[in-house]
Amino acid sequence: MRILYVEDEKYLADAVIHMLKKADIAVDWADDGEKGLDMSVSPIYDAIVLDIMLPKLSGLDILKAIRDRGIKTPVIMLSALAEVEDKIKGLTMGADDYLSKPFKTSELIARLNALNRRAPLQEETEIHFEDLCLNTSNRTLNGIPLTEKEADILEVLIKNPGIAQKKEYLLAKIWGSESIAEENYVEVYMSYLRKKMKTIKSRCSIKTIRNLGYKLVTKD
Amino acid sequence: MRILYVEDEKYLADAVIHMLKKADIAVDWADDGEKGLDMSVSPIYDAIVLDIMLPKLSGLDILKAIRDRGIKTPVIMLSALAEVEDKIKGLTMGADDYLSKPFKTSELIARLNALNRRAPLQEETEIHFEDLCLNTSNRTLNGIPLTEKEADILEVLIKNPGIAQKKEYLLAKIWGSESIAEENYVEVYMSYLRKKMKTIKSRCSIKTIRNLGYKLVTKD
DNA sequence: CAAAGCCTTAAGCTTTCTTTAAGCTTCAGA
DNA sequence: TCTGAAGCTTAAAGAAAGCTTAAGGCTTTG
Repeated sequence: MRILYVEDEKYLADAVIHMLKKADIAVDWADDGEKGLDMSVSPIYDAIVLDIMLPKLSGLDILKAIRDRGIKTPVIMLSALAEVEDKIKGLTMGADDYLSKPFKTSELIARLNALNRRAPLQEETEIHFEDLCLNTSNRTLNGIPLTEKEADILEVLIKNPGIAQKKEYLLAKIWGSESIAEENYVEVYMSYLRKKMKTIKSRCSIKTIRNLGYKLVTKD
Repeated sequence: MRILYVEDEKYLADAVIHMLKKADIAVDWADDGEKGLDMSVSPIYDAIVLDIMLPKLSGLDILKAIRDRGIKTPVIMLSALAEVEDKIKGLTMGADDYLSKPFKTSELIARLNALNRRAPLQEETEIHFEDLCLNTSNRTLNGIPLTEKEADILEVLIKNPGIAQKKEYLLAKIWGSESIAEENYVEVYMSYLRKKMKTIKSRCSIKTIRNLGYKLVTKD
C-alpha cells in the first residue's frame, strides 16, 4: 500500500512516516497544500491523509478540489481538537474517515488497513490468480521466495486482472513518485518474475502490450 | 486526446508539453499567433490552449477568428496575472476556460480532462459498435490484440458512427499534423484492420468512400 | 566487519511495430 | 471500353520498444 501524507510539521511527519513504513505502508510526503493537491491527482495512492491546517491550501480545499475532479481515492482527514466543526464539514464533503490530533499512529494504520480491506499485520495473506498464489506476508509465490520489488509488482498485476499496467504507473506506485527510477527497472523485474513463474511451471505468464504495459494471462 | 498549444516561450512550452505527454495528451505546438490560427482551424484538436500575449496575433484575436468561422473546438486561455481584464474579455468572447500564468501543469491537465469529460482516473475502457468491442485498456478487439495505430484508427471510426473519416484527418489526428505522414499509411492500416475484422468474423466492415474516407458499416 | 542478498545500471540482443515501396485492382468519366 | 486516379495488399527494411544478463554498489545481517 502507498499513501500520500500532507502535513506541514516535519517533526510529526517524520515520526508518522517511520511508523507507517514499519507497517509496510509506503508514504509520499507533501509539506504544503499546493504540493499536496498536485500529488493527490495521481492514481498511485491507495489513500490520502490530509491535515486540515496547512500552508497555501487547506486540507478541506484539497479535498474539495480532488472530489470535484472526480478522483475517488479514499481520504482521511486529520484535525486538531479545536477544529471539531471542520471535522463534520470534512466528512460531509466527501472524506472517508477522520482522526483527531494528537492521534496514535497505530490508529491511523488500523484505519488505513480498514479502508483498503487489508487484514491486520501478522496474519497470513494470500492473493490468487489462476494457479498463482502470492503470499504477501512471507513473500512467496507458490512456495518460492520473491524479493520485495518482485512481490510488489506481482501484487499489482494480480489485483488488476485483465488490465495492463503501465511501466510509468508501476514506477510511481512501487518506487515512489519522487524517485528518478527508470523504465528499465520494470523490464528487469518482469524478466525476473517470468523466470520464477517458469520455475514453478505456472499456467500463467506476463504479457507485454507494447506502449501500454503488462498484464497476467493464462497460456493457451 | 490531441490538443493545440499556442505559446511563444519555448522553454515553458517544452516543459508543459513534456508533462502533457506523460498524461497521455498529444500536443501540437505553435510558437506564434499566425501559425496558431492556421492550425486551429483543423478539426483534429480536442482542445486549444491559447496564450494571450503572442507575436503577430494575440490569443484573443485567434479566439475571435476561429469562433467567427464557426469553429467550436473548446479553448482554454492563458493569461499573465496582470491581464485580469483580458481574462473576462476572453471568457465572454467564447473561451471555455482560462488559467492564470504561472499555472501548474496538473491544473491544465485537470481542466483539459474536464472539458473532454474524461475521467482522469479510470478511463472508459470499452467502446462498441454493433458486434465490435474495442478494449482500450489492453488494446484488444473482441479479444484479439491490436497494435497502437490500429487501435487509434479504429477508435476514431467507432466513435464517429456513420461519418466518413478522411485520410487527411486520420493522418493529422493520429500521426500528428507536423509529421510528414503519407496517405498510404492509412490505406495500409485499413488493410490490417480489415484482415483482423475478418478473423473475428465481425458483422461489420470498413467501407471506403472514394475521395471521402472510411466508415464502419454492417454487412448486408 | 564480512558475507549475502537485493537493487541499480548499462550494454547488447531480440522482438514487434511502423514505414516504405512496388505492383495490383477498382472505379469514374470520357 | 479505355485511361488515369484512387485505393489495396504485401513484403522487406528500418526504427523503436522491450528483454536479458552480468557486474558493481548498497544495505542488511550474522
